[in-house]
Amino acid sequence: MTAKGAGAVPKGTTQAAATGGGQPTIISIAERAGVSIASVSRVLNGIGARPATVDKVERAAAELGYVPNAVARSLKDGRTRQLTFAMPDIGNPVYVAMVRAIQSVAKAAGYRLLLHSTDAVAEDELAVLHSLGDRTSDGLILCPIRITDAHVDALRSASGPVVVIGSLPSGVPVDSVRADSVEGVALAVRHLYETGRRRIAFVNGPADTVPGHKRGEGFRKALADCGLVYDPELVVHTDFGIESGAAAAESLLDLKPDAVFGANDQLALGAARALHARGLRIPEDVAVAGMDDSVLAQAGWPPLTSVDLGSTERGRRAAELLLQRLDTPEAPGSTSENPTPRTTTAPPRLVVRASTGRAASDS
Amino acid sequence: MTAKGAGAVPKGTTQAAATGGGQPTIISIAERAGVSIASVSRVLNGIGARPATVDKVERAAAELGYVPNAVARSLKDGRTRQLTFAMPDIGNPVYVAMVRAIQSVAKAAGYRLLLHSTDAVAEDELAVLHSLGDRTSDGLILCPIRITDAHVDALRSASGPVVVIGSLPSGVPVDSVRADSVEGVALAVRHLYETGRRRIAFVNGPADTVPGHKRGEGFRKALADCGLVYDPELVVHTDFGIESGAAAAESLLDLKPDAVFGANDQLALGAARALHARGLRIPEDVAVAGMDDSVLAQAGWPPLTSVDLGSTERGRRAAELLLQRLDTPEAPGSTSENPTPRTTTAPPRLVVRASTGRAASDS
DNA sequence: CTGAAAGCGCTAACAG
DNA sequence: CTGTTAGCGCTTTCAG
Repeated sequence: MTAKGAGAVPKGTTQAAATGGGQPTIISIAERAGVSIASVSRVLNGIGARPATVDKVERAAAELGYVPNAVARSLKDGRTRQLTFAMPDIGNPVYVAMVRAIQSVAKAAGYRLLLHSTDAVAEDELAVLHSLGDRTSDGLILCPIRITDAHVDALRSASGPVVVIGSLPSGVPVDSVRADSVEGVALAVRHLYETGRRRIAFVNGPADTVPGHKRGEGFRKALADCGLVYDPELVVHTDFGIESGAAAAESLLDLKPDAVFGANDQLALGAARALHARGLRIPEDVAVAGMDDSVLAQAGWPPLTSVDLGSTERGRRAAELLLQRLDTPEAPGSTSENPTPRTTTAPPRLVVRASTGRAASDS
Repeated sequence: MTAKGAGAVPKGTTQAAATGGGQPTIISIAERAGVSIASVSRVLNGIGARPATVDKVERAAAELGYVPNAVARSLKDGRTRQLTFAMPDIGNPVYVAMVRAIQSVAKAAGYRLLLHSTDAVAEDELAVLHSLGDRTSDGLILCPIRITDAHVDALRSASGPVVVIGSLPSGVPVDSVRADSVEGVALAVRHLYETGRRRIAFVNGPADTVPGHKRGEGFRKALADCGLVYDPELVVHTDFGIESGAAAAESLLDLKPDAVFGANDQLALGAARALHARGLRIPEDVAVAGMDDSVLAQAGWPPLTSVDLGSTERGRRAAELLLQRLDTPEAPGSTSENPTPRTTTAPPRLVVRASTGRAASDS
């Protein structure tokens, strides 16, 4: 209220804006340096000015402890230099890996990272997508676990650049980075087969999620490739989580599998716990393998063989794709439509550890 | 460029701003609805208006798919509804727990969360502190692992509300939430003592970090309280991390401890690995306990006894403290100085699991 | 080289 | 109830 019309006050009073309660602005600096705000802006942005002016401005800015107001700048040039990453659960090491990778790329490019934990709630994901329109961030990396029609619609009409980590139905004009679950599963199954396992149980995640579905499909295929028969009894669907894995494995053990494969490390670890509890030895009696190769894989004993589906890599690529979109002003085509979507697939990698050594009967 | 002076154009052309390439604004809506931007603003903010007007505006807004520009709003009312959380390493489960808690509180209060991984680099922490001045977020939760004089200075002159998770030297006018490491360590040591352990080895983190120091101090004190002598040989400092823990424990095993206590779960897990590798049984031969009670504690075998230092609780409280500061316009005292800092301490909690069962010789 | 002035999108007086 | 207008802080023509 006091600082009214301060912009026009040429008196070097260092008072109005400087004391006006808030942060110093270019106005405070202009007053203090006795120049116009335009000059201040120029100096601060390294645009030509007379040495004397530069000096006065820089001195004033330093004395005042000036920090440019990012919000004002954003309003002016329409970009916030913020990226949003929305994933189901920050408690899952897989997403943590993505966050790390994304944060790292973003930081290097001068972007901040806004985090959203959606708890895999579709509504939340849609809300995030919708809120892209509020211009709070320049782009979004979305990692949905289920993809509904509503997602596709929202993706179609997104009001800003989006990159999806996950498998999108074809035809959706959005960049995406996917994992090769099928090949990943095959890697593990083949490895188990080659180390002498023939009765491989599979503890899978929820069947109605994209990853759950793909992994199940991959498992079937992989068994066939190895010439093993698919026994539905040896496959269980459950929630991701150690407890769930333990419970599920518990029920499978009566079927005397010689290997348990978990659709992620938590599940595998749960299975390992069930085995330990029954006094079964890993890997002598039963081999155990997981997926994701998260920190958890090395936490247990024996260390867990696991398939790295490239979370870090996917995060990195997603961030890079997004940044590319941001740097490319606009497709020459229609109004921000027709982005000619790009898709990459991160290759899986098998990390063999002690949990899948040879079977006792095999040695 | 085309949309120049659009604000003054009263013609209901629905053209200028609506087609101007970008997102719809209140101007587009005003044009389409044939009312003034002020009316649009009022309707959109639920302030009184004639039903007919309300209707026209809402219809126009819906048709245009209008989403308010958060940046513009921020510039206007000086708040972004964003919070920043800066911690050393998002890869550490402890910080993940904090992120979760903070995100949850923030979300409930309508705030977004901005994440910064500082890699425990002091410069980065200071930069974050300094960047508070750019008004990108309304407040900061900082979790430094070391606290230098520079930190204290920066904290003193912070240009916005800050809450520190960690132990601050007294006299720094900043809210903080701390863990009670000393009592936490005591909980574990006492438990080990009570279950028959007498030669307790301690794998600690870096001595020059606040947590490392406090835990070391706590360990000494706890031993004394149990009437055990402090044997410097049984204490090792190393980096946090499973590998480090394994290596460190390795070197301690020759000293025949009957328990190994890790300053965090990773360290304890590393120790467990070393024990397994030597064929020692947990807990029959050697008990193992860790700290933080992270997800890792339940990942291994046997499940790890661990002291929960309340990461989640600390995150929650920090967020709440920060939000309180934000809701409280200003201390009646001087210009945002003298915030009469508040400090809370989260109580530690011992979680007993199988890794610290009774010793074989004791049964 | 420098100053005046026009906005970026929105809210909040202040007049009608 | 509604329209006009003045900014929030900054960048950027456009004239000097």
